Amino acid sequence: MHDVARLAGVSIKTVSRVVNNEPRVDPETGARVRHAIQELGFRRNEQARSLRPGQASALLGLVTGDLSNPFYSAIARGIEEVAQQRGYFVLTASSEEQGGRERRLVEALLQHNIEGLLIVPAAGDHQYLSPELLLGVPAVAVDRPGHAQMDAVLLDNREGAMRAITALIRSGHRRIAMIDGDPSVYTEAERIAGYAEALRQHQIVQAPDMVVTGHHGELQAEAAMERLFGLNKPPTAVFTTNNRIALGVLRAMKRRNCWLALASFDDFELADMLHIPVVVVRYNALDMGRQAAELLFDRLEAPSTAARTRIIPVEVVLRGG
Amino acid sequence: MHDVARLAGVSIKTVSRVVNNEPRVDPETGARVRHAIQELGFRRNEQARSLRPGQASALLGLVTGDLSNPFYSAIARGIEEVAQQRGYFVLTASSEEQGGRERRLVEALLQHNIEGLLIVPAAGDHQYLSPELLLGVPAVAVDRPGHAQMDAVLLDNREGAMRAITALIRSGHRRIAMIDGDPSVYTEAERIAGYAEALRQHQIVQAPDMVVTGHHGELQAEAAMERLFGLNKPPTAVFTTNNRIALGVLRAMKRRNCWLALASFDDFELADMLHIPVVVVRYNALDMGRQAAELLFDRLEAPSTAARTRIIPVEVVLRGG
DNA sequence: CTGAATTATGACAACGTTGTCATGACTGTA
DNA sequence: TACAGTCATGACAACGTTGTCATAATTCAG
Repeated sequence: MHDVARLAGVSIKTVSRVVNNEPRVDPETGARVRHAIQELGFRRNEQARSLRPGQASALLGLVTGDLSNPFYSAIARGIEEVAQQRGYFVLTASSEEQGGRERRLVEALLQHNIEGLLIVPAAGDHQYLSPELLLGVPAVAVDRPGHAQMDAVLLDNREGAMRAITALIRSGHRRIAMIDGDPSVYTEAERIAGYAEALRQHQIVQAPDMVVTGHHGELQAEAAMERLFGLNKPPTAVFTTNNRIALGVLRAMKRRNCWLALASFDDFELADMLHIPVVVVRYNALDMGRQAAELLFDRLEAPSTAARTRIIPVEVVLRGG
Repeated sequence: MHDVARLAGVSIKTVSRVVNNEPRVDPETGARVRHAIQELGFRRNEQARSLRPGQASALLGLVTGDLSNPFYSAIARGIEEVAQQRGYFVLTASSEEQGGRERRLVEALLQHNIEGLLIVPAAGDHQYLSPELLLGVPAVAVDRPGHAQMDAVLLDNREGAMRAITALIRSGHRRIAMIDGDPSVYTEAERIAGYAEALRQHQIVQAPDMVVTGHHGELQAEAAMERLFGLNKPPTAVFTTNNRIALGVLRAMKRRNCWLALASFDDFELADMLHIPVVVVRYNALDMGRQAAELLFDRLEAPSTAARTRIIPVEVVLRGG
């Protein structure tokens, strides 16, 4: 800026005025300055700009579990889309679902002067996300609630699971097994509750061996399915609480060439290519990101309104068959 | 920092020394300062810090086509992983494959003082990525070459396509069709060339109607496959240049219940659940991101060495069947 | 005990911006 | 002609850091 000022023969303040399109600038001076800017390839330093008090940094922070997971990356994309529209950039970071790492990342993001934080909270305590500790930086929880005073965008997990199970029951299934992931994760717990609730509503007493819990990966899910096959009275249908588990289950079915009906939270590609009935709970993750970003921008404009929670609707669809 | 200094009864410079673990600080003073930092919840402002000359901003910029595409998000994750290890954050932005938008994003990223740029160049001219216009900010092209003096990380597209086609030929196929995407995209062009080269090497004269070109989405690919089915002498196998097209093709096969052998660049989930032979060209996109980030950090350390290109190997695997 | 080296600390400028205020040159009105 | 009002511009401080240099207190060698 200094160089531009010298080349145009004006003060840096005048250059600043031109850059910011402030009124009170002589057209001829303005042209001279713009020419100098072109000449030198000058670009305003946003970092220095946002150092001044009251100047926005135009940065948001995003912490997800793992950006390479398509669910998270869809959310990230939705957020980025809204942010970009408003001239904001997003600083992305992956917590790898570890509370400690998550917290360190949030700290570091705050040091970079982010105006707002979007976070998919890992399992664990999130009191540190209180307004005081965030130094007034507003935060929005995505997919899982953060803590009470925080805005949040959540899926209708329980309802989705209930509707999926109900669909299986309507097709005549009574022995419906469930293989779930880590029940300490909010979404898993909700989906598990939805499964139980649906059975209760239809007066189906679930045998305890129909539920295999705490299976994180695809391989573990495959093993769990094997166990179900080994039962005296195996199930006629399986509910999986997420698509990783569904894939493991499908693999087990393929190996035995023994196909049961499947219901799964999360859609997955090629589900419609299968020749068994596949009931799928699907939702718009991209939109989830968008809504989260919109909540955040709302809050930037009106910092002290009450915390809001938005529920993203889910849809139950029959694929395959 | 000012407040911390006052509370601890020292100058801001001493606080700065404590924060940066500089030697020359009395242990007792240090303790007092650290206590004050705790008390006030002080966090150093990275933005102000990197304003000083010679101080790194610890920011990288990343421009991809669309973060919600699993290929790009895997790359992003790989980059982020390496960046995080070194205490860097990544500013992510999606160009939506539009040259104009891409350029504006790069400009904006530069204004945010990024130390380095990673970019998946959209189709079009990339002379603007020259070192001069980037003001000395080093850049690495990922997946597609940027311009001559730029570091790049690329897939072995041609070789992968050739090996996939060769596998089909070895299983006895002679009438091998190809459905490709946008040939103006570097990767597509390379894969198309690989297809042609493999046929030539085996002295197979390709009938012109065996190639259907310029099909972007899944739906268009489905239509293209329909066309192939309608030929007098339809193919016995199909090569698709990316997995979106492969999905469209599978859908067309399912509709007609007429299954041909398939070879596809890009792996896809559930490929092994299909009952037809599926030859897949796969690679490690995560690692591609990692390598790109490593090239970038190398260059940050040694700015003026010659541009390097790394080729990520691909693997041809038989899935399904 | 003296002079030099070492140690702990602070004052100040600078990084690249922008807000505040001051200044001087015009313009318009009576 | 005089006076207020408008307009174009610049000087300067401040944002939160850190590098440079200065300074005073302490330690050490001879």
